[in-house]
Amino acid sequence: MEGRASTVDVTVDCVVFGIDEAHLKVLFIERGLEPFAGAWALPGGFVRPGEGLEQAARRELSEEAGVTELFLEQLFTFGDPGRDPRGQIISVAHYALVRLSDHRVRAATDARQAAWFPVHEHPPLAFDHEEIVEVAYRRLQGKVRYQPIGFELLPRKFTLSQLQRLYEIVLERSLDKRNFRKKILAMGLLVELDEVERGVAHRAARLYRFDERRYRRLLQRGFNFEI
Amino acid sequence: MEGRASTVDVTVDCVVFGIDEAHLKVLFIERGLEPFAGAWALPGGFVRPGEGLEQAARRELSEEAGVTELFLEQLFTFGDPGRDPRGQIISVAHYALVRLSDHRVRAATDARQAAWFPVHEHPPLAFDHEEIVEVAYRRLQGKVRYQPIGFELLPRKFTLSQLQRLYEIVLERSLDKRNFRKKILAMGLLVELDEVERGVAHRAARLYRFDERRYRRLLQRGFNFEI
DNA sequence: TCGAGTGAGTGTACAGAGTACACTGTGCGC
DNA sequence: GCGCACAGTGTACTCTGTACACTCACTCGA
Repeated sequence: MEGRASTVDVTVDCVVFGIDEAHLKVLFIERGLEPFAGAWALPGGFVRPGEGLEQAARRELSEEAGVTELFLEQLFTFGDPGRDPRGQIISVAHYALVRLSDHRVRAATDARQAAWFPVHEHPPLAFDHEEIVEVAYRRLQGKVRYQPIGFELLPRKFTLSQLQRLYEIVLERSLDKRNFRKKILAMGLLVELDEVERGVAHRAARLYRFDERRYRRLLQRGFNFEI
Repeated sequence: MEGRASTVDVTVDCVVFGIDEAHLKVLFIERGLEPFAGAWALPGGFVRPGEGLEQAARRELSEEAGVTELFLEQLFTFGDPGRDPRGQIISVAHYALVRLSDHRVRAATDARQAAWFPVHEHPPLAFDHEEIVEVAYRRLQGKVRYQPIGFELLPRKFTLSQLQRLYEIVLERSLDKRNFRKKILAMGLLVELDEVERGVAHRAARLYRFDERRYRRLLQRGFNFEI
């Protein structure tokens, strides 16, 4: 009937997304230990006693890649028997979004390397991490369209072109410039700043920031974000 | 660094939804054992050695409530420390949809009672199951609008009014009859049967069934279901 | 300083989808 | 045969999505 079954262990793994001018990238760690020593894998590790799942994910990210204070959400729990050669180990996978510009990823303290790879061009991965990345990417593509999480990937001040490029890269299709601007500005969630971008070899574009406060107020009145 | 931490146990819990003429209902089990003996709780239990998560969820549903062959999907994993007085136990929650008409829920073999309660009027629940039901209900409300999962709650042959009532109950708002029919029929996913409902004291309504095959074909061509 | 290059910024016309709305028809039961 | 209850049906308007091209501002190099 109902007995304790302590043969299952619990890990968290994180799919951390970042974006540069041309690519959506994911953060991987080179494993130092068996199994899969030397292979690339998602940052993650075992949940510790007394620790919550999100807490464990944030700790692992901080320890292994030096990234803190980022958008992070639970993704899915992978528990197929056989997914880990060490035994029955389930992974509560999370996905996270960081501003590549802010977060210089440092090498992990224990000399394991951390590196960014384009989501479609990464080395073979340990465990079922390939599948986890797939699921995370589909979730991101779905969620970015009806929740304003894309801003988590951009610098706090950004141009409309950067924002458009973000959506084009994540959704993998091109968008019409005028329609995109019309729609995003009509939502009233962007604040036009008294500042323009710098260091570009052409007319400098206006900078904007996302109005978080306003978004939360609109949410309560039943507002629906949608790109 | 990376050591085994076998202090965490893993359970699965299921939020099973069913619908009758007027209410969306959830299936609960009266607990026979401590903790929370005598309280109502979601059907669920510990994952067994060698068992996958969905597999464990289906087994528990079959054992505790006699329901089999139903729509079932992973929902979220709850792992706050302290959510279970027995120690660190995470719950991989699932949600499921059944046709109340088909599934007579039998009492569980071990004499614990199983019963349906309206989603908004159930007794106090054990553990954090209140929160799990909340999350499941929000997921259902979101998902029912852009995936044809509502049909899992209806008999295989149904009238358009039944279908409309389903959406009205789940979404908690009324829909316009003509617009609803126009939209749902325009999708071309319903097959009109040569049959009408029986035993009603008024003109009998036409019966339809959902065309699963057709839906899958349309999906591949980029079709988007939406109510 | 002037010309070339690069991306910023802007409006309109059309098509399609969503929405609001009310009456007649049919079958049953009394 | 009459009343009740729900089945079934179409149109007009509004709003949203989409397609589409040129001028302007700024920098850099010759």
